Amino acid sequence: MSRPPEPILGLPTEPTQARRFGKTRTAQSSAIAEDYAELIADLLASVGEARPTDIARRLGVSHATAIKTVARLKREGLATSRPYRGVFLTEAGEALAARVKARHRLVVDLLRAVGVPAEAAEQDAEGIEHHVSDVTLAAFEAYLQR
Amino acid sequence: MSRPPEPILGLPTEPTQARRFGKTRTAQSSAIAEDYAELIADLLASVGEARPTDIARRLGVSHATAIKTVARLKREGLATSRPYRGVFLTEAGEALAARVKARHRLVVDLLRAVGVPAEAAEQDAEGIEHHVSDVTLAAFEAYLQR
DNA sequence: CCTGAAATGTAGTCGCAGCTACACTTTCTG
DNA sequence: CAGAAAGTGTAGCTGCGACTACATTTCAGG
Repeated sequence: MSRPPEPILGLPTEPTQARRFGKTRTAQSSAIAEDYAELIADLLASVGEARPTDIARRLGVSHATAIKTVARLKREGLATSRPYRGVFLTEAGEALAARVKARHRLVVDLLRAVGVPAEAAEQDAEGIEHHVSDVTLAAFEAYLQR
Repeated sequence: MSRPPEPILGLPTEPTQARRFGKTRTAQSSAIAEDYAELIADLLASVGEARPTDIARRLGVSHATAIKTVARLKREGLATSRPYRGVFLTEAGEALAARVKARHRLVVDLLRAVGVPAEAAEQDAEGIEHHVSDVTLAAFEAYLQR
């Protein structure tokens, strides 16, 4: 966000196969927000409420970490919660969760389609999904409907 | 690494479609190490030396950040460097770079094969590659040789 | 061979995701 | 309905990646 343009040019006269890294770094925090939104939506749908402890368990972190991250989501307008009552999603949060869920499915389906075992597909999709651009997502969709 | 087992069980009596997140989080730091190793190898191969400033430019970060991260790589036995001389890779570092490079190619090829435009494929692969397990990688390879 | 620009290194700050430890509600149960 | 167990929240610490600002070293031209 705060990192300005800075062309990122390759070495001047050298024919380096410049690959643009760049994003990836700041992407991490939004990846976590996505995971939380998705999980909270899941919990709300399946259990009717999303408690910090459940979130923590499912993500494999301490409950304190879960609570702090939920606080960040609240700050960012994605979630709401009141002390000792569960966590809920704002409209923005729900929208995010829906997008993430759809993307997740698509990524898993694509992986399966190219022969990745179910177990690995589910597992890897968790990490991969956060880095799939809209263009790539569209290509996945087209491929699956070939 | 320091996070112990902690079974990560789903809710006891609830039929939640438990998806294992878990790793992902600590994975981030090794993803960065991978990027650096790969880039340093690239620079060494194409320009003959890897200077902090070049690394920083290519990654889109400040030179201070690059230097600090290189320090971490040194701590982890992946790189070496002496003040004002460039950065080099240890054997472990080279091995890592080679693995990463190969994996990157495979991911890009797979993406292209399912119809992702070249530009997007290169770009997304950068983020995706760090989350592709060996099993998935093997599946990609098999698919490409269909 | 000397000097100034460019590169390199160092210090100190911030935000965030983790953790443990402790304090405080809620809720369950005897 | 009181006490214990479970859940929730707060405080304080760490590591890491990112930054800016400042200090130092190299090295190329004059």
